[in-house]
Amino acid sequence: MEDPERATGSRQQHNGEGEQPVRSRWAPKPEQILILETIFNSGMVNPPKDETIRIRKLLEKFGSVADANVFYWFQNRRSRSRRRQRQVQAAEQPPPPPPQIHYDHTFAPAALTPNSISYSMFNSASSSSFTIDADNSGCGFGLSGYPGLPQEFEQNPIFCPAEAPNPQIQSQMMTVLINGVATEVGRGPVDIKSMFGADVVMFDSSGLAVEMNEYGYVVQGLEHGQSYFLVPRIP
Amino acid sequence: MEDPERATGSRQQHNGEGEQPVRSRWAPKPEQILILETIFNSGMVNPPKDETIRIRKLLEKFGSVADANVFYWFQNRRSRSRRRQRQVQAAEQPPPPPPQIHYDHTFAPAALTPNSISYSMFNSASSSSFTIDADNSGCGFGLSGYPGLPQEFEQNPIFCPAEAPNPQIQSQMMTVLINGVATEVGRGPVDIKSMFGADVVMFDSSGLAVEMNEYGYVVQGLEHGQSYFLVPRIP
DNA sequence: GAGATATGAATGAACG
DNA sequence: CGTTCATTCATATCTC
Repeated sequence: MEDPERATGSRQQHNGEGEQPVRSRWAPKPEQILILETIFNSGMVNPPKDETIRIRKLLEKFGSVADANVFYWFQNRRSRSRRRQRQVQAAEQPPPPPPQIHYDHTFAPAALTPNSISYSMFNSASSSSFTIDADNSGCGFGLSGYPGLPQEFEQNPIFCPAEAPNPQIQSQMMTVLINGVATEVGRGPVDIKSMFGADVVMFDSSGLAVEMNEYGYVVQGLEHGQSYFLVPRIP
Repeated sequence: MEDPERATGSRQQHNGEGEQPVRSRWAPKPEQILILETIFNSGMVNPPKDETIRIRKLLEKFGSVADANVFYWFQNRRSRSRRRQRQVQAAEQPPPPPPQIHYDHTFAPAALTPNSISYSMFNSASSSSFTIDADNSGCGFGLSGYPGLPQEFEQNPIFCPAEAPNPQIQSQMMTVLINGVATEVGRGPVDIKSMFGADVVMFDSSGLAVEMNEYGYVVQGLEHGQSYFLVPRIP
């Protein structure tokens, strides 16, 4: 239950008041790290922005992630890789140890080791793009793939999150955004009162108050996928 | 244009061995940040050189700082603010792609802290720069200083900007719906915190949290005629 | 549960 | 101005 859809992290908060905005930060899934490492090791250490977007879309198959997260990841990866290299380089002069491969702690699947990969096509904005409604078809990632990327990530249906994971629940429940938070509610009349108390008013995204009867039920039900807002009733 | 005369800090110093524990770069104090943010939010996003010097002198009351630091601060602030805006806009502009359901099961925006975010990416250019255009002299802000700046900072006539403020925040007003209530707000950065307190989160009608910086300013301003929703922050 | 570490996020200082 | 780098802050994870 964590997923900064906006890559927000707060640094210093010199808050005058006692507030604590602490927000969880993005925690990349193992599959996502695998993908990122693979791309990085394939030679694309500094993807241009259009490429960043594509990468983000790829990663999103495994959990939501923002462009900013991808950007930060590559920036940090580059920076720390450079730094480590510098440190290793400076820490020794006399003994030229064998060209250490320097596996990265996090992920070093043998299958990933980028040998004999001609990376060249990348830095040249090859994006044929995805503009049109990101991969409409079941699961084809809009992109042709990166060298070294396991085949599984390309099209294996396993990694294609089904749009309707639970058909059974599907028919009775729906998802709406309430104050920006995805919320499962049943179809039909919704008992706002018992969910949120009596002292709230609900608006739809147009700013119109949602009608409730005296029992706190939304009369006509809500609409799947829509945004609603609950605000305290002004007495 | 103006090149800072070397503040403290060098780009590339591979400190091989003898790490020097000296602080290499300027670390603005909270009070200094407050001043800078206030000036920036007041519309002076690109102070000319002489104004930069005055700002520096103001800041020096709270710690040593060079003109270059001020210059860099505004340059970065401007750059990142614009980039942020671009990013937000790009994410909201293509609104009507096919009614693809696309409900993210991993959805939990957590309308939490709207602290400032920023990252380098996405160019685009153009964007009418806030270039100076002298016109209203006498402190068009109505005060002898920048709006929102605490009294203690307002002792100099410094805060009589010699240049016109950001056209965006010109004394024009616009109307938005807040929780269904028509509300007049100024164009440009809106100080939500002082209007409604610090413990609220604002959403636009799409359910996205409106970004505010740590001072409670809506970064990119609101849009005339749109509906917004203020809800209590969930601690 | 205090230190050590890894790493996401932010930002000052440049570079091109 | 957009982009990049180096540094720093902040938090999650691990260890003893």
